[in-house]
Amino acid sequence: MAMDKTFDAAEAEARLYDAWDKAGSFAAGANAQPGAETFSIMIPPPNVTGSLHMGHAFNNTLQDILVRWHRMQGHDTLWQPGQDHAGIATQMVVERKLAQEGNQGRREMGREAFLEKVWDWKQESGGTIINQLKRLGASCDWSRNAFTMSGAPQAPEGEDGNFHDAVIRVFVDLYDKGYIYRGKRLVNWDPHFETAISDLEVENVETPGHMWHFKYPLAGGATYTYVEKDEDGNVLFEEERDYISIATTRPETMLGDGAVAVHPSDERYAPIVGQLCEIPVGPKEHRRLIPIITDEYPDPDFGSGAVKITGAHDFNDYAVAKRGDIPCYRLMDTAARMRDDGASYAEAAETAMAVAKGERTLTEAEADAVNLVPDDLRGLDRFEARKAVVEQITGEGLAVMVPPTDPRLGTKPPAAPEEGGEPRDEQLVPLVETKPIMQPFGDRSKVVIEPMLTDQWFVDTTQIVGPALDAVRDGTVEILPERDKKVYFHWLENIEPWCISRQLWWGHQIPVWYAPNPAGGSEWHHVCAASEAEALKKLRAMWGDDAEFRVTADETEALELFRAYLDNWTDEGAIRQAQGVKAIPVFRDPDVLDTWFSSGLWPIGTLGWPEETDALKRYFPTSVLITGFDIIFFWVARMMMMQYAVVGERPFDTVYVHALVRDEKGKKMSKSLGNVLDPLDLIDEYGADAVRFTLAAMAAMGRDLKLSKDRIAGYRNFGTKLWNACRFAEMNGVFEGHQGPSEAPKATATANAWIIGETARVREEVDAAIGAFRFNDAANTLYAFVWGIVCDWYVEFSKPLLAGDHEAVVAETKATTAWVLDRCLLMLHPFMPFITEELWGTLGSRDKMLVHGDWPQESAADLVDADAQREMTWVIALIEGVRSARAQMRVPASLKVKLLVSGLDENGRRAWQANEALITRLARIDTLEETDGFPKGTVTIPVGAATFGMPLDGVVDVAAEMGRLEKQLAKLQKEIGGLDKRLSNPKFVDSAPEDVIEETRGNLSARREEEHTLETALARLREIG
RNA sequence: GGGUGAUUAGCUCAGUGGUAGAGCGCUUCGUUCACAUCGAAGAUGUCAGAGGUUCAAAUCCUCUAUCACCCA
Repeated sequence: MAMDKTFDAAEAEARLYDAWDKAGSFAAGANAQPGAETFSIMIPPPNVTGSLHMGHAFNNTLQDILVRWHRMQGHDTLWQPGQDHAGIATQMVVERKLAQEGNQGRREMGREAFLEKVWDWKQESGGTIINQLKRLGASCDWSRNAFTMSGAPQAPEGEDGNFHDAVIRVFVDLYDKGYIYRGKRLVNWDPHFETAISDLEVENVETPGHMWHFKYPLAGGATYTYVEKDEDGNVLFEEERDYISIATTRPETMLGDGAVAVHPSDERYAPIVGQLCEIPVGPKEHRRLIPIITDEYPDPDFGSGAVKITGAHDFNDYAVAKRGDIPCYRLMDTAARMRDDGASYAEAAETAMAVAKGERTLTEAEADAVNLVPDDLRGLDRFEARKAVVEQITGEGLAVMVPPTDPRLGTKPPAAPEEGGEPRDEQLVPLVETKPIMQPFGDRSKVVIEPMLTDQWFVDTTQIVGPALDAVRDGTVEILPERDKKVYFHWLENIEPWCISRQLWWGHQIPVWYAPNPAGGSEWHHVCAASEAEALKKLRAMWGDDAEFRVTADETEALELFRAYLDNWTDEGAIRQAQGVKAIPVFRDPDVLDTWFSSGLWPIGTLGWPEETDALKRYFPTSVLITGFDIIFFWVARMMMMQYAVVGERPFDTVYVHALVRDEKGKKMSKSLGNVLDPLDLIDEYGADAVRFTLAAMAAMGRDLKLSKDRIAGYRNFGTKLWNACRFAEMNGVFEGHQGPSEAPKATATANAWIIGETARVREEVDAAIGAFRFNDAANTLYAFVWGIVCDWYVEFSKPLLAGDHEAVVAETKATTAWVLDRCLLMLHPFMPFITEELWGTLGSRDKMLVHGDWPQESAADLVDADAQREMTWVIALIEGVRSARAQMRVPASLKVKLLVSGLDENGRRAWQANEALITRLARIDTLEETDGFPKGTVTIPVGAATFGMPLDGVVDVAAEMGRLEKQLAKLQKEIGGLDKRLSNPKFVDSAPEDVIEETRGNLSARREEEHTLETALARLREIG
């Protein structure tokens, strides 16, 4: 049956994928030769609720190329797929869905019911991304599909697995080793989701904002002389002040100020350092005083040079507060509303005053209990509170005032009276600068992140970062491209503690239980254990064997229980077991772990750790990790730290970091810009092979790729080209009885010998390129070979050979064509799996599918025939020369011309004789005749030593021909000039390597020969002209 | 402010010291039986600018300009 003219991707892709899948072609170790080396890749787990975007398509195409390449080489190959549970994103999706469906909210339905809903959603939507990856052709071992929440306590049937156990075990292990601790620290707080998030989940965006300037009056009406000097010490400005001027973008946080800081070198404020000043907001009668301190942090050249220190709501201030032992007063609740809890403002302010005066100190917990929000602002949203604070301060006259013409106001000053404007009102206005400020936004919630002092769990990364750094430094782990090493080092060398607790429900609940401390104290005592039973065992060890515990749902319930029994307790400096049998309240930490904590265990967790599985032994450490640059910190660095901390081994040998897929204008694809190209739409339109090939061809290391549909269409056409070359072969019976793969045929025809050598050379290039992760080089080499060499030349050469009467030549040409096309299919398969598999199955009868085809091994050294190569180069030059001359002289394409030649040397003569049929066919030549001199009106074509001529019997336009030749000559002479200059430079001859000099000499003499031919031809034309 | 990178044909980009390249687009011609998702031929460059190193620089170094990204 005749083949169609094009490949029907829409019809074939699902069918082919299904065939691979059914045959178990992607299973770990499929097609492995006995004793083969292993090759393993862990997929960067996509979010379970996610769908395939262009970045995934790119990332997974590259992985699939490597995996298919290794599998075809007979290596023991594993591509491990899976998804992560994406705590915050998934919880967000499910909450939104519940709201849309008019269900109860998360809090109303409670934790357990909510988690059930999340699992429902996971089971409903979790397969989406898998099916999308399959459409891309990803050859993952789906039977091993992993999930970072598998085996969790609430997991429904079919979601069993080791991951939960692994995560919990690692937490306990790291805790026991002292790498995990609980602490009250300033963290990024997302007020929408009401959880801590990582600094990596914060996007800093420049946003229009304001900078307010306020006066903090000195305590007790003190004054000082404020002096400003220029660089040379000349006094510019001097006045008596009873305040210090502070600039802030966040006036609402003034309520929690613990100090005002100036740089130690700042002479302007030296007289008042150590004094107290007043926060200019809050009820007058309880206005708080705070000290003026020195710290390196304030920049004397920025603003007034004085900075207010609000340790509980700013990261820089927090550092200053820690250094200067300044109390941190939290002002907001978990939704970033101004606090409405605790004692009255009057009481709180009094406490704070005592601290400022050094009369008392506060523990962290005590400081946290102090609510310094004035009663009238309590419960307000932080942005409303800001407005109110500004109004109050300005109303009281404590804003810094400037004339309305002050350029810092950013408004166009009104025209001066002398310029015809209204008479100037001399009234001053508050100094409020309008300027862009960097604001942190949650990357999921898109709300402004609030730095917040809260109790969280941290990994003490400084303790585990060492091996992760060493491994890359000493080359144990390779990161490509090179410069991403710098990014990696920079981040790890300045590593911050990793906040791993999240105030979410969807995730691995932290395996820590709290109970009263038998030794007394106001804080809960905690134990870390892999299970509740073990936790209770540990508690029992402290409380005694007869202790009875009651596990409560949460801290509130535990407190109630505790209080109810307090009366029965005796406190003799320590809390003691109550008289009679009373249960001791125990509750589990409600928080869950950062998703990246579990993703950090991906390499070992997916292989069954903590079990010593066969897969773990075979495939760990993994071979390659392919990932985007945007998660070097999130994931790569953490996997490195965690694998070393947990199993003391590198997670992978090589990390290949790829760049971003952008739209064709170079813009980052984003939903809000509407420039997103959906890979599935593209696959529908052009086929998966075209999309994959495009991505591979554009994957120059470390460069962003700008994707345009034209490019994809181009590679779709490439597939069609390949298809039709095969169709041609099929029509000519090339594949009749063909079984391939086979040894390279023994070729007698030069064209056959030549293409066999070219194929071997390309195979080496492709292998070298893929081996070095130069996917674009591999793709482009194949493109140029298949289209530019096989289709453009070899297929054309083969036509006269196949049509000839010489049976042996016909048979040899068929065998060669089949062999070459087989190799095209084999080498293209990792890039274009579908069309190549379809062709493979259509042509010849095969004993196995192409997915398990034997990757070619031929070497150029064995198969390149230098004589054949030289001869075919000569033939191609002749054909191109004739075609070019014909086109420029406007010889009709259909006209067969007579060709003359002079100066044909032995090689040329042999080349002509051996290839006459194909030359005359491709150049449309009637006959060749040797001659000593060309007649008038002959167009000249130099090829090697020979000069060919096309007699056009006077039709030739002498001027046009002269123009054509002169242009060629000019180009040639430019080259000759350059070569000659180099060779006549004695320094070049002395210092350049021998082979370079040889090559240059060879080039020069060849050019000179050609120059001579052209000059002769021109001279002849001049005679006519 | 700190860091990283980019600047090569109309567009998108390869090109790690030795004759400047590809794809797309453009121009002209062509439906001869693999392919019009095609074929043939052609035009197009101060390799951002200025210095330097070298026999030799798009390539290495320095500075400048512009742009992008990451981190504050």
